[in-house]
Formats: sequence, C-alpha cells, structure tokens
Amino acid sequence: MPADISRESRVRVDLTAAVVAVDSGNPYVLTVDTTQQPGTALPSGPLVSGHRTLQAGLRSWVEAQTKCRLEYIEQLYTFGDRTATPFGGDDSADHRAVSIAYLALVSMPSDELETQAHWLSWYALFPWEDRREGEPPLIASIRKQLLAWGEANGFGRRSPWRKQVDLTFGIGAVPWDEERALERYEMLYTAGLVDETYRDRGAPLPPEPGATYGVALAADHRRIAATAISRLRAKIKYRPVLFELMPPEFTLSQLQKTAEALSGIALHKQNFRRLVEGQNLVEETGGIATDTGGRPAKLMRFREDVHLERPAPGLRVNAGRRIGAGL
Amino acid sequence: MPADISRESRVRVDLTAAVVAVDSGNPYVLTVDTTQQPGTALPSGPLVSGHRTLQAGLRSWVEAQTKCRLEYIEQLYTFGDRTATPFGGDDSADHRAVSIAYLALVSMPSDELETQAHWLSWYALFPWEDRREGEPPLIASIRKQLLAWGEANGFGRRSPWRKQVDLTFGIGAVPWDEERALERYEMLYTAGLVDETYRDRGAPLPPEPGATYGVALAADHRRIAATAISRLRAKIKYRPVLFELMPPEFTLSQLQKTAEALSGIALHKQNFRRLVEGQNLVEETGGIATDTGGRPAKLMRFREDVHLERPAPGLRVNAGRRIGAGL
DNA sequence: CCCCATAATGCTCTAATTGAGCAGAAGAGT
DNA sequence: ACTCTTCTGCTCAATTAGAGCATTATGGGG
Repeated sequence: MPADISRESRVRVDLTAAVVAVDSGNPYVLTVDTTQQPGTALPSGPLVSGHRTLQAGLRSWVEAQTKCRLEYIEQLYTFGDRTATPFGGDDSADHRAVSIAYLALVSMPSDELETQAHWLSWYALFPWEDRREGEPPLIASIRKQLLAWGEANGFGRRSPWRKQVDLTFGIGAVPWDEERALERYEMLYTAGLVDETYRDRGAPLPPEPGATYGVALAADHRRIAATAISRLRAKIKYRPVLFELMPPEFTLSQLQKTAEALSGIALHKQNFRRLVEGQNLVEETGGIATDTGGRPAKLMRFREDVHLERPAPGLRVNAGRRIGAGL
Repeated sequence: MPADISRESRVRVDLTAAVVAVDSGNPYVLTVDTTQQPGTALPSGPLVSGHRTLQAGLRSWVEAQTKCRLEYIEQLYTFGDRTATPFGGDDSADHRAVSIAYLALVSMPSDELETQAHWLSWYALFPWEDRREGEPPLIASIRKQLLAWGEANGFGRRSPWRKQVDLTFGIGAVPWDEERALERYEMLYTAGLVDETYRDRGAPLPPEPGATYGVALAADHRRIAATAISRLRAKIKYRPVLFELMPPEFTLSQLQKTAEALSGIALHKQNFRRLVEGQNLVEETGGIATDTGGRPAKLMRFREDVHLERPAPGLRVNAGRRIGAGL
C-alpha cells in the first residue's frame, strides 16, 4: 500500500554517465570540466520533466555537455544514501539526491567534442588495474600500505583483513580477478589510499608523495567509473558488447587488443582466434589490412544477425584457468 | 556542470522489493493486498527523508507492510520512464515516479506475517518457467499464440520474429536458458499474452479462456519479479547466495532442491554433489537426517568464512552443456 | 527376519573445453 | 635472398562437465 505522497518525499534525481571508448588499444572514459578542476567529472545532470525516459535524459545531458552521441546504454546502479553526496556544504544540507549511473559505449573516433570534454584513460584513474604487461609494480606498495592501515586500525595479523586484501588484489596463491575493480577501489577508499577519502572527510591530503593512487574525480564519479569497468569486464564474457566499441571493419588482432584493453590482461592470441571463430560472431569482409607490420590480416565485420541467432554470445576472456568459479 | 535545481526536477521515488524464499523445494515471492485484489502487489513505498539509506527505506516499508525482516538485499533496477507507471488516472497525471526495485532473500519459516501479506508461488506468476519436470505443455500453446501474434502484426514467416520466439523460449535446437525469464515475460507482454498488456492499455481482457498466462500483479510488479528471477538464476552460479535461503542445517538434497526451485530445471544429483563438495562451501555438522525415506543424509552447514577465502564461489548449475556461452 | 523400495553416496567413463605452444604463411624492409 | 614481424593453422595435454553404474544405509511390509 503506497502511503500518501507528502512534499518531503520528493527528491532530486541525477543522471550520470560513464561513457567508454577504446582507441588504438587503450580504454578511455569521457570527462567534463568542473569549476574546480578540468576534466575531473563525468557528464551528468538532473532528471527534468521534459525527459521522456531516463535514458533520454541521460542522452541529452551528455550530448549537451560533450557533443558525444550515445549508442549503447546500460544502467549501472542507483545511489541514494545521504552520505553518497559528499559535496561541500553548498545545497546538500537537507536535500537528498538520488543518482542513477549509466554505462555507455561508443566507438572512439567520434565527432569533435565540446572543448570542456576530454577522454581520460581508465588506467590514469586506476593504475593498478592494468596488467597487460604483467603485474604493475605499484601493487606491491599498495599491498604494503593496505596492510599497514589494517594494523593501525586494529586488524591484527590474525584478522581476516590480510586475507581480504590478498583476495581482492589477487596476491599470492589467489588469482587476479579483473572483475573486482569496484571492490579494489572501495578498499583503497576505505584505507585512505585515494584522494576522495580525505576530500569526503574534509581533511587535508596526506603530505607524503605517492601516498594515494590514481586521478581523483568529483563526487563519487570514480566509484561509478569503477562500477562501469567491473560491469564491462564481466559483460564481454557473455554478450557481444565488444563490437559496440569497434569500427565497422577490424582485424582479429584489433579485436583482441580491445578485449585486452578492457579486461586489463593479456590474452593468448591463438586461443582468442579460436574462440572468436568458433562462435561465428564475425565474418570476413574480403579486405585485408596491410599495415600490420607482418603478414597482412583479414578484415572482419560483426555479423548483424548474431543477437537473433545465438543464445548468449560473448567473449570468454580468461588470462588463466578460472579457479574456483564453479559451485 | 549540473544545472540549477528547479522545482520541477524533483520526483517521487518508490522503493519496491521482490522478497524471495524457498519452502520445501518451492520458490515464493512475498506479496501484499491492494485495494482491488488481495495479494497482487509487491511490498513498496515512497522514499522519505527519514530514511538514512535506500536499503533502510526499503526495509522499513517491507517490515511495516508484512512484518518480514530482510536479510540479504540487492538492487535490481531503477525504472523511471513515464509509461512505467501505468496506474489509473489517480495522481500520476503529471508527476513522474522513479521506482527502485530490489531483490531480497530470506529463509522461509520466518515469523508470522501481517494478515495482508502472503507468499505467492513463482510459478503461479510464471507457469512457463518451471521445467523441473521437463517442458510444461503450455510452452507449445504459448509458442503458437506468439507466432499468431507475429503474423497478425506484420511479421511474416521470413521475419526474425519466429527466430526470436524460438530463441527466447528455447524451442527446437535452441537450448532453454533459464536466465532469460525477464525477456520471456516482456515478450508475452508485448504480444498481449498477459493481463497487464490490456490493463496498461485500458482495454478489456480478451474473453477467450486461456488467452493469457500466469497471475497478474499491480503496476509493473510482475516485471520486477521476473527481473528478480533472472538475476537470481544468474547469481547462484557465481555467488553463494543460495545459502541465504537455507536453514542453518540442511542436507545436500535439500540444497539441490532449492537450487532446482530457483533455476526451474532438474539437476543431476551426483554431479551436484561433486560440485558442492569440490568447492568446499559446506561442512558436515555431524548430525544426520533420518526422515529422508531412504538412506539417511548427512547434515551440512555453510562454512562461514567462505566469502573470505574463495575468489567467487557460486553454484554452477547447468541443465545441459552451456552451448555458446563462450565468445 | 528377510526382502524391497527409496534415497544417499562413491566411482567411472566419455566428451567438450581450455591453456599452451610449435610451425608455416605472407607480407615489409634491408 | 635474408630477416623480421605478425597472421594463421594445427596439435597436445590438463581440466571440467555430462551421464550413468554400483554400493550403502535406512524404514516398511510380508
């Protein structure tokens, strides 16, 4: 039984987009300037009555702020806790805002952007997420700082904290799970290893250099970006979303580079080919790319009727055997 | 740059819960009475400023309406299209409502419920989703009606409609995919095979008996239930959510019955055991259940420290080989 | 008290999938 | 012609998944 609608039950609803594109093997997210810092916010704006649907509202805000036209759109998560709006004391005193976050995929060489819009590399935001060249060295120092924080906060050596750290960051016998990007960001936030921790507390940043990791974004936008990465890394394994990011024609190597860019791990070339060809998601266009540096590659295109034919096509990209995925 | 907040950008936010429980091998969702029909709505209510978090708001509404205390809660989806609130002409004339849907899991023999609250069987809502005893006969007539609708609406025999139907309902060579519950409901809605289609159009129900399928719910609540089923069926494969629905001690058969109840398909007993024991998610309590009718079964309990140990434990329940899951 | 129905449990066998690598093919540059 | 590079085709072993047989442990009925 819905209760009566009282004045105070009306809230502002914000729409925020993590717009993702891949260019020459590197993943980017679309950002806009804030009054404080250039290129440190995701495009967003409030839902107004003129918007027919939530997606339409999102589209119009992103287009207005960046001139980027969205193709594929997917809802990520809705945030609405009071603490989830940790702005200054401006206007958030008693108003609560619900914010709905979306993931959008576009193919990169889109039109000119608004001057205030930029493409920001995923791995500038999350340097620990890029393992295409193996485990980055900063993982070791992150782990050291996480454990130090644990000890300083009452988590002794026996506590599950150490285990949790190793599990989340894939340390020791635990395999790296690229889909845990959100968990990793949240752990760093909790332990004060990202700038947002201090900003949200109204505390000064730690003075030591290298004490925090990655580029901070406004509000909870970096968390939204992390959510987008986790979702996308999971999704490419069972839906053909990869093709939303590709140009109309591409080589299998380019496709693999894109998959690697998103998942952040290197893939076995021959097995990747086998996978792509096994499911027949793509077909040859007839053309060949001669600028590969070696043997020319056949140009491929996505088969348009795939989503009508295949039960659940995706890209099962595994760096290694998926340990413990069962049961 | 968020624009200024104007009066008209404030909307009502509703919180709705699909509360799921399993009792003696059958899945249920918690419903409440409406003014029109008993037990045909999910518990829900508007977000008000007293709610600290969205989940807290949800909990308090569900508890107030049903006396059911929620344990596990997970966000499903946020609906906000204007057409998504197809009530009568009451008050929804110009106000839009955003509604946030949640999935909650409780273990069944919970306390007494409010008298207006009931447990409604999943498969009363979605009779075509129960394949534990094989394909139900009504699949054939559903298919016939879907194809008839396609022909009547300009989708000739060549159009992808037929393929789409067979794909969504797993007909012919296409395997049944239990996770597509939402797609199936939406297809039936589109084709006018559920009562909601006519109610939302303000049209009278078709007079022929057996023209529509399953029990209708208020507003878009049956769609939310379908979303919950799809999500849950996917989730049990990679997270140990099943245990949220189990009593503290259980036999492996009971666990399997629960998995089958949710997924709607029968599972191979020996392989299920192998899976559960392989990942060691459970441990023996020492007790045995003698009321099984045959050889007594060992009682098991969930190992509390699992989520700290295993990368991504879940229950990989497959009725058959997953065709085309890769790439 | 033995036999049987019933369900739990243990084990085997086969097929499919996955991870990893070798080797040849087809160009560009020297 | 030789070399370098990348694309491409193929093989092999390890693991996992699907299916079924056989054995064990109880309760109930003749």
